[in-house]
Amino acid sequence: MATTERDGNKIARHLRDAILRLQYRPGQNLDEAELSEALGVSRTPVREAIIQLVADGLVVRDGRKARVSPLDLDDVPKLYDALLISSRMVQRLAAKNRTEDDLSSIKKMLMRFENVTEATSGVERSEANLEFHFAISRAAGNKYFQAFYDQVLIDTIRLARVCFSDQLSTNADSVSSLSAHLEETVRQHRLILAAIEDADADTADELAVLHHKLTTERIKKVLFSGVFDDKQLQLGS
Amino acid sequence: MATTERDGNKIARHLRDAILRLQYRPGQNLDEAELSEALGVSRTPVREAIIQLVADGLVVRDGRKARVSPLDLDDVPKLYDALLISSRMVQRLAAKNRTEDDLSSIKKMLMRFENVTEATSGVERSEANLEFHFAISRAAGNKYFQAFYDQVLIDTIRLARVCFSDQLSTNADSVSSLSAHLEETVRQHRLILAAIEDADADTADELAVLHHKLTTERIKKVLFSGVFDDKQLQLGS
DNA sequence: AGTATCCATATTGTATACTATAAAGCAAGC
DNA sequence: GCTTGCTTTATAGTATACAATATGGATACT
Repeated sequence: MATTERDGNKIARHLRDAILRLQYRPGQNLDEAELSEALGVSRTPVREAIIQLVADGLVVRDGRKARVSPLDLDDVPKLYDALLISSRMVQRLAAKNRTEDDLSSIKKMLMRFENVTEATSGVERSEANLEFHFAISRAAGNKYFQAFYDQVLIDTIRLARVCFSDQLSTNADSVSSLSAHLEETVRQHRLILAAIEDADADTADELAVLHHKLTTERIKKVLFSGVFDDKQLQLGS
Repeated sequence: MATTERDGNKIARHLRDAILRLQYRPGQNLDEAELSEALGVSRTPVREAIIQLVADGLVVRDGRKARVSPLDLDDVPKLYDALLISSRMVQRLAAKNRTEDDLSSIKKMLMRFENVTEATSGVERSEANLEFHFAISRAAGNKYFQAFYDQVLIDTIRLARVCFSDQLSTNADSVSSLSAHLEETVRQHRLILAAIEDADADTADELAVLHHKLTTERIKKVLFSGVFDDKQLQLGS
C-alpha cells in the first residue's frame, strides 16, 4: 500500500494532510480545476495525487468524480475489529523483530506525543499519536501487516477527529475526561514500548487489547451517549 | 486499497495482468514512452496507471524510475506469515457474514477453477484460483481484512508463478506431482465452501490452516529442493 | 592511465490545449 | 403539468508540447 512509503509527491501529501485534518470534509467533492488553482499547479499533478489517494482509500470515485471518502457508520464496528487484530499482530511482531533503530524511532515518537499532550491542539496530538503507532508498525518488519495496520490506523484517526471535532469536544464534561484519557494513553504507550524493548510478545499483545479497549470506550461515549442525558430528556413532556 | 475495486481503467488493468502473468518481469524497468507506444495511448494514462500500480504494490519507484516490484526472497517467510493469518481471519469472517450472493459467487468461482483444472495452462488455473479466494475475501464483508488478504493473495500468486514458470515446471516429476496437488486443492476448496455455507467459522479457520500448509509445502519443494538430487550430485567427482 | 567535470541526451515531471462524456436545463410533445 | 429527449455546459480524460533533472559519455587535466 501507499501509506507505507513516506510519502509520494508534495501535492499528494498536502491533500492527504488536508483530508486527515478534515479541511476537506468526508463526502466533499474534489474539483480538479479548483484544486489546481488553489495549489498553484496544473491539473496533471492534482489528478495524479487524487489517483494515489483513491488507492490509499482516502478518496473515493463516484462515477468520474472524486470525493473525500465518507466515513460510513456501518463500518465502524468493522474498523474496530480490524484495529484489534492488526494492532495485536503488529505489536507482537514488533516485539519479536524490532531493531535498535526501530526502538529509538518509537522512543522519539513517544516523547513527541508526551511533549505535545498538554499544550497543543487535538490535531497535533492525534498526529503525534499516529506517528507513534506508525513507528511500531514499521518495527514489525512485515510489509503486509504494516499496510494492514497503517490503513486501519488512518481510518481510526479520521473517525476520531470527526467524533471529537469542534462542537462536541468543547463541552466541560469531555474536557475534564480528556486529561484522564490522555494520562492513561501515555501510561499505556510507555508499557507498550517497554514490552517491545523487552521482546515480550505476549505482553505487547495484551497491551494492544487494552489500548484497543481504551480507544473504543472513548469513541463509544461520543457516538452512543450523545448530547442528551437519559434522565433529562422526557419524551412527550 | 485499490485491489478492492475491480478495477480502475483499462490500461491499468492491462498492465496489472501483464505483470501478474510475468510478461513484465519482476525488476524490469517500465519506460513510459515505450509503454505508451506499445499500448497506443499517450504517456498521461500510462503514468496514471503506473501510479495506481505503485499503490497496489506491483510497481516500485526507484528514484524517479518505475520498475516491476522485485520478489525479495527474504520476504517469502513474511508473506506466508501474512497468508496464514489473513486467510484464517477472512475465512472465519466469511463463514459469519456471507450473504447468499456471496455464496453463489464463491460457487461460481469454485466451478470455474475445477473446469479449468484439467485442460488449460498454469496461468489460467492460478487466475481461477485467485478469483475463488477473492470471492471469499469479498464475502468476509470487512474492507480492511479484504485489502490485507487481497494484497497477500496477489503476491502469493506472483511468487508461485515465478517458481513454477516454464523451465522448472516441465520436468516429469513436477508434472506427476501436479495432478495430486490439484486434486487436493479441489478437495480443500469444496470443504472451504461447505464450511462457509454452513456458517462454521471454526472449520473454515482450520481449513485455512490446511490450505496454507498445502501452498507452502508445494513452494518449499521448488525453492529448497532444486534441480539436483542430494544423492545424484557428488561434489568434486 | 585514472578521475573528475562538463556537456549531450534520454526520461521523467508539468502545463496547456483539445476531446469525450456525463449532468443539467430547457423545450416540445404527450 | 409531467415526462422525455435534445442541447448546452461543465468537468473529467487524453494528447502534446515544454521544462527540469538525472544519467552516461567524452574530454581534459592531474
